[in-house]
Amino acid sequence: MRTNARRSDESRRALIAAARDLFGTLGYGATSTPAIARAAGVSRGALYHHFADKAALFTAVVEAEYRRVEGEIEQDPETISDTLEMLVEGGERFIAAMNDPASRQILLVDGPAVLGAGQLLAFDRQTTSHSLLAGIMSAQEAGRLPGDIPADALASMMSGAYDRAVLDGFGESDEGRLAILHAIRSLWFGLSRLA
Amino acid sequence: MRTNARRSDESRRALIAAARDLFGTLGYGATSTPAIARAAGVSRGALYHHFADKAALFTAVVEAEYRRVEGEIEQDPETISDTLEMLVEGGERFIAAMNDPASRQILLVDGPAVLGAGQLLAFDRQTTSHSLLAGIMSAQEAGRLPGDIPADALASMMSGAYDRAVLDGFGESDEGRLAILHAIRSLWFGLSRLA
DNA sequence: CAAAAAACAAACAGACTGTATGTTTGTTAG
DNA sequence: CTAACAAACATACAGTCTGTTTGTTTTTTG
Repeated sequence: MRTNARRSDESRRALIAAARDLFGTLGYGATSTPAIARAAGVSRGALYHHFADKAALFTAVVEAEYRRVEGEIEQDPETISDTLEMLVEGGERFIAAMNDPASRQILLVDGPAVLGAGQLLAFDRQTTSHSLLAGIMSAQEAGRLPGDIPADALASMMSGAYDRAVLDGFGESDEGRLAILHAIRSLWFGLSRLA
Repeated sequence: MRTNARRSDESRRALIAAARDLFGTLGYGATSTPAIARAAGVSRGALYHHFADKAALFTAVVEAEYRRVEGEIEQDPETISDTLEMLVEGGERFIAAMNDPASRQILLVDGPAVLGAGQLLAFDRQTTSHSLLAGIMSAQEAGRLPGDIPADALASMMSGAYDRAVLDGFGESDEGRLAILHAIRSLWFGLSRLA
């Protein structure tokens, strides 16, 4: 017995999974909707029944990927009390969560190009960037970061810094991760010296 | 009398100029080669005579744009002696040079997606990122930045931070620029406190 | 169980990319 | 100066892709 809702859900999942795989390895431009439908085991008609266009399917993939990264970062709630250490820890976890070429391709490379900066920013504000901004404001309240630095500007810059670090491949090797962690600690603790 | 070299050069320039305009406003994906050829006043045959494919033309545009930005940053050689102030000044100039939607679209949005991260990194290493890395190493030599921070990792992160700042629109308004400048100064001077 | 709706499949139209072929314009060797 | 050549361009074409339209099957509902 195949209920309609179930049938629909299965197709959507199969499409998103297949699309994530292809988008992640080939990139958005080099991935065709026939290839996605084939990989998902459905027809192109089904794809366009569930998603308005190729970009809408990509948006769904990005959304799922954002949730995955967020979940991986917020695993087993940290017991750290120091707001500054929480920022460092958050950065470290972000680097770890992005240790996947497909993730990087989808969220950091094609994401900004396919969705506008605005669209992507909306997701970002709900997930990773939101945590970062909240963390900065907490640290400012606690007097661990200078209160006169505009929190949104700092959050934007640090988020971009993390993105570039993983894009440049520093998250792939042990020494790379060590280097990045060192830089992250230095940036946050340096700022705290100005508080 | 139209020499061959001149004819060729004119067509290339017209194509690159038209492409820069269209790529910058519509984005890479939404810009077609017929539209570029039309805007340049040549045929599509000429386009494919001068460039291997659409991506190659885009590469030429990126290259020219990188040179433009670099030139704007390195205008009237600064007379600053302090290595740390030079880093701050460099960041400020980068933000100013990127105050152009077309530049942002080409270099920061479509660039990474169309050219691989590797290809774009090559240009970057020759221009903006190179200055940044050199500046960091100079500051480390002068004892103004902690010598134990991996310079390449820090350069990567700060470059990404600048990119994100302009992408998030902080360079467009006066208050935004002020916020970014404040954050830039804080980051660099914070680091210097650890030296 | 019949009618309606949802989920899907197939066929189609328009557009784009890259290539192959043809033509014009400039260059060079004799 | 001109015949042979090469470079620069223009046109025509083949294949593919995207999004839409039309048709079919499966589920739901009155």
